[in-house]
Amino acid sequence: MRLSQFHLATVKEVPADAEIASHRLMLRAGMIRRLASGLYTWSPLGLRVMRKVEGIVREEMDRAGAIELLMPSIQPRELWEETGRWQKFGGQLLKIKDRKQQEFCYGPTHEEVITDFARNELKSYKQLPINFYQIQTKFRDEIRPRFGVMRAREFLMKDAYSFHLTQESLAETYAAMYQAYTRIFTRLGLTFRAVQADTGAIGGNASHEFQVLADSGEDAIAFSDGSDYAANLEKAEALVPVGERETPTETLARVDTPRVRTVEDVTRYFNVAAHRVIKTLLVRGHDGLVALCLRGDHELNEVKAGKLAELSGESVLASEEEILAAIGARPGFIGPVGLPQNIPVIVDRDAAQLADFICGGNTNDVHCSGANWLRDARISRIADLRNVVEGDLSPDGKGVLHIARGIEVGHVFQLGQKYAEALGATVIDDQGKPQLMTMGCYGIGVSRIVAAAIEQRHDDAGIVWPEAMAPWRVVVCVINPKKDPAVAEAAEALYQSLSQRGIETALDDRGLRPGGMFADMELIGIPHRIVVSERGLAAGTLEYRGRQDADSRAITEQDLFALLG
RNA sequence: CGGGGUAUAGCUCAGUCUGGUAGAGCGUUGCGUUUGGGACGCAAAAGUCGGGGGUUCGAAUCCCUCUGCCCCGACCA
Repeated sequence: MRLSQFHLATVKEVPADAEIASHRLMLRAGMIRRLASGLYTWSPLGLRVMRKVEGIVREEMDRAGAIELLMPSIQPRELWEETGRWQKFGGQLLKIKDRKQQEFCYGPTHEEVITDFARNELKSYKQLPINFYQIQTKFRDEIRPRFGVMRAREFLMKDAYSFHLTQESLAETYAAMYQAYTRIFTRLGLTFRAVQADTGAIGGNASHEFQVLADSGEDAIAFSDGSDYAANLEKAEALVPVGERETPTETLARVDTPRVRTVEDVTRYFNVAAHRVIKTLLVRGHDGLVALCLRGDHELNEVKAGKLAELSGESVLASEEEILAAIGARPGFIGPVGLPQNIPVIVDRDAAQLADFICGGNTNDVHCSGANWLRDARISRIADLRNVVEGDLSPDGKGVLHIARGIEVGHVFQLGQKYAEALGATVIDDQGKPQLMTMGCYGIGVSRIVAAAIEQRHDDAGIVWPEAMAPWRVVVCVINPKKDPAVAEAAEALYQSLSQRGIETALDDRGLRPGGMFADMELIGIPHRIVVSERGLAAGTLEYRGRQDADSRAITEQDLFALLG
């Protein structure tokens, strides 16, 4: 590509509210332009990169036996009514009407459409298993779009849906998709981890997220240093602590603690560590309030809490009014000692080990010290309620957990029969009987990968693309071609011979001064740079510099071809 | 949904408190000089100051209202 014939649109300034590196760099490099909140135009440069990602995804999906199709982005309400998700999906579902007032939504995902397709197309078990995929624009009306295309409302996604007669068949395709994803992210040159994920309300047997590791990631993941265990923080189990509960040595006392509300306040007031404090959260259960007790230095894991039998699927904190009405004290002064009998007290595994702890006194401005389980406070049940922390033992018994941040770029999921059941998707089995199909679904955030890669790979000068994602692998920069026609000719000849070898090459023939040209090429992250100048021509060599090299070096044309393979 | 901020030239922003003919940098256009790390000079084009209403002799500036956008929060007591 001759850059004089392309549309490169780098800019020096970027809005103050572009917070993370990938967002800033994508704007500066001119890869994207914002149209409205969460909506972006992909410029020719940005699109080249996204197409690279798409290409690798497509190749690996095809290799893994999936078949590409394309479904509409707009979907009819009736189909979503069949699965109950027209209501359940919530505010993320963008609903629209046509001129006849018929209702539609812009597809945030395609389970309904593909299952409808499958129930019409698939009649016999002999057609199974089958795995359909598409690369399609989706729209989710995010509460708060941010970080550019990282969390945009409209985004490009590869989604695949597999259909099976048996769970075993599903497990096979699931494993194949897991392998395909591993190949995809490896080929893309990203540092990633496949982590166990919570299967959520849908149930199902297995789910893994593929997380690109980056400090700016919105997800927390836990991984072991002694095995390949890795899980989303929501999912990672906090093991039962070793050893017995300590023996009480103190007597229970009520202490006046005016305005001491938070755990931090309590540690300061009593001069104790946070892990000697019990914090008590009141949540709404099936049947009135439920108390959840945790150590002061631990955080509630809402997914784990939501699964408690006493709760109805999700953990919703009681309001201050509810708490006042039930306990007679404000939040901040709630504790397990002397709670009304009708409130179940569910205690975290670690919290249950404590002795002589401090907790709220269930009276405003009062805390209890020297409190002990059983002697002073009921335990209805002990459960894993907390998020794991750095240094916890790995749930598989090997090694210690570390916490890292990640960007979710892929998700594989064994769906089961939920959608097949709702939409009546059956095939005739070898006994001639209709059987519900079992499904899997597998997503990859194509546009998000572009941002995630930049997040992981950039420096002060700009983007550092992995070779597989770069808009061009090499750029030929021409210095002062007008002064000496031989320079222009040499650059043109090199550009031609690189292109003929199938190496994607950009020729920077825009006529910029060297400084501006170099800065642009570094900003847009081209992995290899060749400078053709009067100087080099005289010496009979080319000047090569890799994107992350400190200096350039002389190289012959033959060595260059060898280097670029 | 709650709180806060913001809206001025193509872009990034000053100017608003204290009302008096609209500003800068970058970019763009023309001419000239330059040409190995974002050059310089001269000239030029470019803004219904987010929309509507009000106060005033006079509003980017004060008041009301609507809208867009951004940030924080939506439970960890």
